Amino acid sequence: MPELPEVETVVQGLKKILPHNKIIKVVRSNYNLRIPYPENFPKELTGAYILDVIRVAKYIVINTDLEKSIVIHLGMSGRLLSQSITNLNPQKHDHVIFHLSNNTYLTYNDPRRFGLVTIIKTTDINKHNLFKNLGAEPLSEQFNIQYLKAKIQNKNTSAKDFLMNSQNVVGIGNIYANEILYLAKISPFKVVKSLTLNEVKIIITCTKQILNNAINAGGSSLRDYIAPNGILGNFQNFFKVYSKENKECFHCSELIVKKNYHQRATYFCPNCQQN
DNA sequence: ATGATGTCCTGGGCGC
DNA sequence: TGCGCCCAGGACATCA
Repeated sequence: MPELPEVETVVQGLKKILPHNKIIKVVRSNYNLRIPYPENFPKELTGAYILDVIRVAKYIVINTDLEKSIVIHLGMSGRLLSQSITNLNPQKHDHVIFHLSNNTYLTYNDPRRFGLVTIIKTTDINKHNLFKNLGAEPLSEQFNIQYLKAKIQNKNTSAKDFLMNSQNVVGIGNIYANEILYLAKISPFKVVKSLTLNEVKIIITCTKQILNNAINAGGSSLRDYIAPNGILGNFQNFFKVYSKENKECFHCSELIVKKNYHQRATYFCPNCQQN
């Protein structure tokens, strides 16, 4: 369940190992991921020289000199693993294997196949269907009071659904939506059009704080996440509310409640987050 | 148009 | 020990 901090951690790892490599060969399995592979995939990547790796929302974007970008989304259970050729250890659910000029393989493995690997012309990325409706990057200057005030105007959606909708703000999934609203002491069910200006400010502050803390902890390694170097993040040790059903709230000692809300586990303190 | 619900998928954990 | 059930959730399709 990689969210922004996990994807950012993966990208930081990939930045150290991918640039300045040539793609020698790419092979893929016969299973489609969330979207079908492009027609000439993976052949059209052969010979491409990797320029850099960036994160856009929860997407990993690998830019090459062919003006084509490899776009990877980890979905729920996607992992990227870098291995030397001599230590190659094929696994079930390996779907795409990039053979690089420094004699390493980068393997995309994804048991649930909710992720995707595709190619988009670099200059067209922002126009592409996957990207064109994305909201603000939460750690950017764009994610500010004016932006949020405009977004929540007349919106009847709940605070939690709002944060998890990538058209409003990208990169936040179920875990961090729970954590952000707990830190903000705002009910996950509060209708966003009724948020006060002060609450909007608090949401911005708490969002940035939670995500930055998670990045600094190397991303959460809950279940499916693993960094390219195999080192696990440990942010899940710092969850204050997610998966803490019936544990005492850190602020007031009330017991944390778990509720299924829109088919997602929602954790909150009924005392601190009752507004 | 908006907001709610359904769908895809597999592995792990649990109860019996 | 093993079977079957259920849960996890990102993003899009589809429903009311």
